[in-house]
Amino acid sequence: MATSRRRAENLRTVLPSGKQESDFFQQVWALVRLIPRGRVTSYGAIAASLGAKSGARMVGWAMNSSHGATPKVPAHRVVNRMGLLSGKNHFPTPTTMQDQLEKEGIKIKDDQVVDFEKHFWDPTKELNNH
DNA sequence: ACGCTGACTATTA
DNA sequence: CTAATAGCCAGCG
Repeated sequence: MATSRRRAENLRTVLPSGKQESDFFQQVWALVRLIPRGRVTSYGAIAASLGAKSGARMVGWAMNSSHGATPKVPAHRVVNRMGLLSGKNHFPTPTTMQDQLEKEGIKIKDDQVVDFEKHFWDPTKELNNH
């Protein structure tokens, strides 16, 4: 399809050389799965780690596609840059995301991650210096 | 084929 | 300080 090919072309451009995986989503999923339990990250951080500094929105779209992905993607550990559970509305129930995070030891206050910076997991940093 | 929307972020007023 | 706007890419009507 033209749309699929177009997507692949664009993604190939933003992706680092050597790895022209057209599956931007798959990369996002892989990174999200690397998020340790009790940690959270932001869309921008993931996008930046993949080389797409402006692909924050695409990361969100990837999460949308992560539904049914194998293995399961802990999308509940992905929040916006302010630690706000912007994607809670897209879960089976608006409380699923919060419940999952609280279950991992993360406190949620007013749909916001308490001590977000403290629980923040930087993919680039972890993957670059781990 | 064109335009709008969206799980974002950064900048400017 | 807070509020609004622009930039970004892909999916859908």
